[in-house]
Amino acid sequence: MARKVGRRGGNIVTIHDVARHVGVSPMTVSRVINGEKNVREETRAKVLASVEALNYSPNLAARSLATQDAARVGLLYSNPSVAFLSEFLLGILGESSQAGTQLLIESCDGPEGAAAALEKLKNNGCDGVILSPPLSDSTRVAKTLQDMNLPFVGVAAARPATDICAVSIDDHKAAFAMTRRLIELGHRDIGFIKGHPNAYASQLRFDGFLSAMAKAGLTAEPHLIAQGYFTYRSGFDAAERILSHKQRPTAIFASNDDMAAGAVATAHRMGLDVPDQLTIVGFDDTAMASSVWPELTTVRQPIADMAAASVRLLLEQIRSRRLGREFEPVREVRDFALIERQSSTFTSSGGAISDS
Amino acid sequence: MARKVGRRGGNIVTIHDVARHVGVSPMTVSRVINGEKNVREETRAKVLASVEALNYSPNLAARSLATQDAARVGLLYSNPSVAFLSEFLLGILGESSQAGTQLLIESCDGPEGAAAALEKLKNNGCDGVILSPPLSDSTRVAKTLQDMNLPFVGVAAARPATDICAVSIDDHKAAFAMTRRLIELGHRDIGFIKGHPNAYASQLRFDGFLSAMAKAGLTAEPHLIAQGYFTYRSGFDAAERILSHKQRPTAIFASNDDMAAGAVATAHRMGLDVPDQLTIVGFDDTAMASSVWPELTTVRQPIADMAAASVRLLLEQIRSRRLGREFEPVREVRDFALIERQSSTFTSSGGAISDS
DNA sequence: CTGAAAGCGCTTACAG
DNA sequence: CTGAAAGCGCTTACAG
Repeated sequence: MARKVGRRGGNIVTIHDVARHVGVSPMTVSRVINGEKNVREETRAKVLASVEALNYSPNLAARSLATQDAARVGLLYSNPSVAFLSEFLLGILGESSQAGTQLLIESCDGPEGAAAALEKLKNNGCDGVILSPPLSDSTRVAKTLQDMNLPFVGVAAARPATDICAVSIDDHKAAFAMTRRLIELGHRDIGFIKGHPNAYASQLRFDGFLSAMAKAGLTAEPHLIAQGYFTYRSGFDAAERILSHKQRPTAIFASNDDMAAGAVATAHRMGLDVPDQLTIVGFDDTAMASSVWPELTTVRQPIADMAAASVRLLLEQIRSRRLGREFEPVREVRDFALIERQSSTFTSSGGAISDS
Repeated sequence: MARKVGRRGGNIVTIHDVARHVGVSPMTVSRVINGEKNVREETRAKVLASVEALNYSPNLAARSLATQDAARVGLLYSNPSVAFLSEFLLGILGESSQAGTQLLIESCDGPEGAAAALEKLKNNGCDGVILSPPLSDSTRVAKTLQDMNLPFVGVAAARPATDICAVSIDDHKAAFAMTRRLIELGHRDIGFIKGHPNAYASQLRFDGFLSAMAKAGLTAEPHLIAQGYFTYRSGFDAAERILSHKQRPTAIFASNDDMAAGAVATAHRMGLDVPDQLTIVGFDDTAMASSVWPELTTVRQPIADMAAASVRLLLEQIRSRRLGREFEPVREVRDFALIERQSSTFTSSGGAISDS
């Protein structure tokens, strides 16, 4: 095998080794690797075969040094919801390691503390920033970044701002779909636990619920709707209020998994079986959803996917800027998924059983 | 400001800019940046001032290209316990972005599927691998890596293998400390929920519990000990068995947080208040511990810290190998912490109240 | 204590 | 369709 011993003694296959092996210039190998057109098909095949044979993989450091697009991407997160974070990081890592992008992470305490963290990222040479929720939804943070003249992309931003890049799901549509599913399962009296009022997604989810109910000709009873704050405890309390009324619902839709888990605890405490006597569903599909028993039926956001997309978007944005081009803000909307687990079932209670 | 416009039009401050600004050679700047000795104190100060003034930060791509130690580090994980994973990734990222290390991630289904994933990592040019649990505890995976001649470091490996690098806490000592704390709180009848039998940590935690009980002159009653499998449900069931006996314990120590949360659910279902009538503590301090209500008293592993340490260890190992040097396997043991939250309190039940 | 030269592995820009 | 030259920003190895 054509191998070279680096100054320090490591063994690395370089583009020159491949070139020599095939009998072409390094330039041609480079072209093949980067999928450029102007290469004869035959040559391309030979190069590809050599790459395979020598187990060559390009040195990303050298490439980014040469292309000058060694983008440094900053990640800013706050309220480390670990469940979200790990998927988020996985997505970011997968994409950026492939692109040879350097990553810098910073955390802050909500939108208020963001400015200092962003300053730090910029001083460390970041070319752009990726924002996790709830930062991605903050107009204040967006403003700060615009003032700093730093490109950025928000992940899972619920609030639709037209002038910034974001990757999200349609929270309204997702809540609508989950509610419709409950109705399909025969539920008519459905309780709802709202999310924290300061999150825009809370509103969208509630609206989605309301729309689906209305569309099915059902009324969302005020006493079956309770305010929550995205915490387990708030779900626990909210469920207690909802279930304390004489006319109990057959299902409760909580705006996130932690609250749904809290609601399950309340049900158990009241001696209600989930899902036989009460269906409970959540939103987000965090670790909580599948650690609790029964496991939660919920809505899943493809977070890793969204995070990966955000890296691509940001990189494009940085590249455009370097080339002095305009960059049109893009808003990508990804598909959510309904995950049916053990906390939901057909209603078996009296009253109107579904036949729709 | 001395700025240079790259071929592509980006603005970057280089080592040459700093050199020119100070009036020395780039070489001297390089020396200062890398903290080398042979630089006059005065020169050093001037360079540092310039670095600050020009907001210079070295181009990691160029550096790793020049030093030839552009290590590619592979991360292998399985059973994505998201709670663990996010902290783990955060630690890895923080350390490796600072070192300019390239990261590749791969996942697999337990030790059985590891070989294929490792092969893939190696083919992608990884110089070494970091293993998350339970992979870090698998002799099989260790064997595979040794056969592949790839350096690696295991994170949170419970099994003490002398010939491999690992960063862990002392599970035995941690369980001992938690048990002692319960005894300090006046508990005498303490139940224990064991972890999955196939995890070595389960055994260490149980042993730690037993040691502490014995040392305090207390007996670990067989009917107060139940087998669990690290799942919420298994904790739920185990607690039910433990609490079904006439002589109830005043505290239950579960070998992880998910099981502790399950035990809390059982207690609630049986109408027992936590912690007033029953103290329940966990282990790991995952997201579950602080999402559940009451929040769980538990043992915390400094996972991000351990992960960062594993990157450093691996990098050292890779470097030694490149220099043709021997590398002594290192086993780092980090400190755990007892996190006291709302699920534990002094015992108020009859019987022996502590005065120790 | 400091510097001039060469090289890391790749790509851009220019020729042919 | 292919290649020779120069350069990306930094460091190593050698001189002084």
